[in-house]
Amino acid sequence: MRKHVLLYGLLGGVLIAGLKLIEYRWLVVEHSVEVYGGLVAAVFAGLGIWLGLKLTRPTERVVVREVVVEAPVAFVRDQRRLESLGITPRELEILELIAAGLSNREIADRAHVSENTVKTHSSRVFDKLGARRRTQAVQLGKDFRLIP
Amino acid sequence: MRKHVLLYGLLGGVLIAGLKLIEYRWLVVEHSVEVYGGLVAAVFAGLGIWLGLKLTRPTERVVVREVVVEAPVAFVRDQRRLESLGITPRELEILELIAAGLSNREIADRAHVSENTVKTHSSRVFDKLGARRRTQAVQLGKDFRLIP
DNA sequence: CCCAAAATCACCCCTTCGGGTGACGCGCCA
DNA sequence: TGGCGCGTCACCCGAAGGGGTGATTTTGGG
Repeated sequence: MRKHVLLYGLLGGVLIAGLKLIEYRWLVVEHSVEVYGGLVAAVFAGLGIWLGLKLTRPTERVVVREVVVEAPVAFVRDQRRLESLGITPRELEILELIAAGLSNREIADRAHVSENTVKTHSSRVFDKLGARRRTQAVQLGKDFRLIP
Repeated sequence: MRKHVLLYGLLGGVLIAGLKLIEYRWLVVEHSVEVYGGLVAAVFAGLGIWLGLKLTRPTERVVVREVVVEAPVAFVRDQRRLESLGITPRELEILELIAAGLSNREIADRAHVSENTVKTHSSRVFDKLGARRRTQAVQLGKDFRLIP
C-alpha cells in the first residue's frame, strides 16, 4: 500500500512536470483557469479512484467455509418399481413384517388376519420379487428400495 | 453506483460554485495558479478515493459455501459386540450368507461344508443372537452392526 | 350396477428350518 | 498332556415355510 502512495505522488509530480513542459501557462492564458482546474480535477479524480480501488482491493477477500452436512441417506421408497412389480400395499406391509423378523403366525396376529392369509400374501410377493425364501425376499426388497 | 456518479458530479458543481462565491480569483491572483490547481487536485483526489471506496465496498463479500458431503455411512463391524456375544468368524460368515438370502443347502455348497454343518453354525449363531428365525437373526445382526 | 383388483381364508403336500443330541479332529495353552 | 474352543458332520423330529389350487368378500372405478 505504501508503494501505491509513493506511486501516486510520483505520478502527480510527473503530471506537474508534463504540464510545465507543454507550457500549461499558455493553456491557462488562452482558455482561462477553469480549463486548467478541470483538467487537474479530472486527472486527480481518476487517480483517486484508481488509488481507492488499489487500497480496497486487498480487503476484497472471499471466505469459503465448507460446511460438512451429514447425509443420513433418508429412505425413499421406489414407487416406480413397486408399481412395475405390481406389489400391493398389503403385500408390501407383509414384506416389511417379514423383514422385521416376524413369523407368519406373529404377522397374522399383528395384521389381524389369519395365518393362511399371510401365507397367501407372502407367496404372492415372493413370486413378484422372484424370491424363493423370505430372507431372499427381504434382501431383494432392500435392493429394490421397497423397504428400509 | 449510478447514484454515486451523480453525487460526485453534484459535489463537483457545488465545489465550483463555492470557489466562485469566495472569489477564488483573488486566491489565484494572490497565490498563483499552482495553489488553485493543488487545491482542486487535493479535493478531487479525496473525492476520487472516497468514490473508489464506495464503489468497491459492495464487492467486499464473504462467500459461505455449504458443501454437502455424501455420507454413505461406511459399514464398520462392531468387533466389541461380536466378542461379547462370542460369535466365531465361521458363524459370522454363515450369518452373512443367510442375510444374502441363501438356503442352508446353498450356503453349504458355497462354504464347501455339509448342510448339517451349516445348520449347526446357524443354530449356534441364532442362539447367541437370541433369534428364533433366520430373518430375525438377520435383523438383529444388522442392529448389532455385525453385518452390513 | 357390474367388473376387476385386492384382500381374505382354507386345504393339501412337500421342503426347509430349527432344536436337540452326540460325536470326531485339530490347534492352542496352561 | 489333558482340557478347551472351534469347526466339522450326522440323525431325528416337530415346527415353520412355501407351492398350488380354489373360493369368498370387499372395494374402487367405469
